[in-house]
Amino acid sequence: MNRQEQKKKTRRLIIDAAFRLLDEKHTLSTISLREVARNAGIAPTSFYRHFNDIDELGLILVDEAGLALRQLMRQARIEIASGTGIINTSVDTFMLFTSDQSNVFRLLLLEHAGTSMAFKAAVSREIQHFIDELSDFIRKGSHVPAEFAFLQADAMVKLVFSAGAEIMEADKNQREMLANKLKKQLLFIAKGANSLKPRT
Amino acid sequence: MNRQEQKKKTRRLIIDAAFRLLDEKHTLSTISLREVARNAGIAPTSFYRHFNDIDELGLILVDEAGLALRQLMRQARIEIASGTGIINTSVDTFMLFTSDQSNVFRLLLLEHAGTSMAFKAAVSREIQHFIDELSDFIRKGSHVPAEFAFLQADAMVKLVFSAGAEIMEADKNQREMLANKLKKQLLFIAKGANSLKPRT
DNA sequence: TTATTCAGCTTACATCTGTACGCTATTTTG
DNA sequence: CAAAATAGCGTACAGATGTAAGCTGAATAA
Repeated sequence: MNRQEQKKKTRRLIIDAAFRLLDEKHTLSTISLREVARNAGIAPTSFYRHFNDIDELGLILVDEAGLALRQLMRQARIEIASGTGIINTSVDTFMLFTSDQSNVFRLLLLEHAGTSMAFKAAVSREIQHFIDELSDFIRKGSHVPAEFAFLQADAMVKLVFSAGAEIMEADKNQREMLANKLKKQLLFIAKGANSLKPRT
Repeated sequence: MNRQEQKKKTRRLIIDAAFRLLDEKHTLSTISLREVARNAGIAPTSFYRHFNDIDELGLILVDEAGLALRQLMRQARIEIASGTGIINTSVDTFMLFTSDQSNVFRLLLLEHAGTSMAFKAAVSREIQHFIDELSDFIRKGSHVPAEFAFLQADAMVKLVFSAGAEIMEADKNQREMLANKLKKQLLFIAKGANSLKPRT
């Protein structure tokens, strides 16, 4: 095997090990270099052949998590185009993400509120992408001013993430209730924004 | 001085020291018993004369933080009664709390998303109190069904907390912009809820 | 082929953590 | 008053952490 290939492979091992460690009890800040190395099957000091810091690894994890979310929401937009309501489809897609990739979503939640400025900023960027894309979608669909669509999208995304946090520790029945609650609340925002929108 | 009095006093010293340690870089889970003891001016082992765990201290901090917030919101309700709009007053009051007692609010934010189930549950209880009280207020003001008022209050509180998180790391100008954004978004919800409310 | 690079290893060290153990001095109880 | 209780202290230990130093063996370059 190539030397470069081998290095890429080990790098993957480390990243995957880190994701594996991010369960209910561990944050990016609480997993240790040694723990990651142990889980990846390498010596602690070998870690430095791939990353300068453990923080460098953290930023990569945030990026990958955000990417996963954005890909799923693109998928949601396709389904929206095929006829289902924007709110129902978005919420259902999001629900899928939170249960299907709970460790990945938890990472975003944790670091968004966490103590590392760098991680917080990275997650905020990902959420901002999320808001921007929804904002675009709203503007194209209902021809409101950009700033107005943004207000609406921003509120909606904040609510969705807030619900996502609750969903993480709910059982299946509660999840359905939470999803329904969220859909109604998003409808409030859509209705309210519509009734307050400036004349075009 | 009494022995009981002395103990109460030292207990206060410990709690205050812990609050002092909860700055931008420290969580309930990352402050150590030794650190708290050092800051309170006692020996590490003396800590156990007052608390079994450091988690026991954590729960007390969450309680005190929630109490501070609830007291402030009661004050807000008084001002609302004196004529100002509910949204503006609530938001302004909340802004005051986030800047005036930023360490206390940060504690709520951090532990709400944190990794300790016990702390998360404690903060969720506090937020639920917050929602319940706002829900009551809405129901009394506009005579909508309880479940409907709850949906509205829940969405509003979630948005407020979400904005609170953003506010924590904004300068004064940005804070004003964030407050204005939040007020508009809350208006969306109020309007939307109103236009969707069941016939009475 | 020979020389160089470099991924990964082992060993080592200083630092921090929680907490067990036993002592002292003061308050409280009888 | 004497005896018991207890807040607080100092010492000590086992474990975990990040990371520095130097070695090995295989892949690459010459």
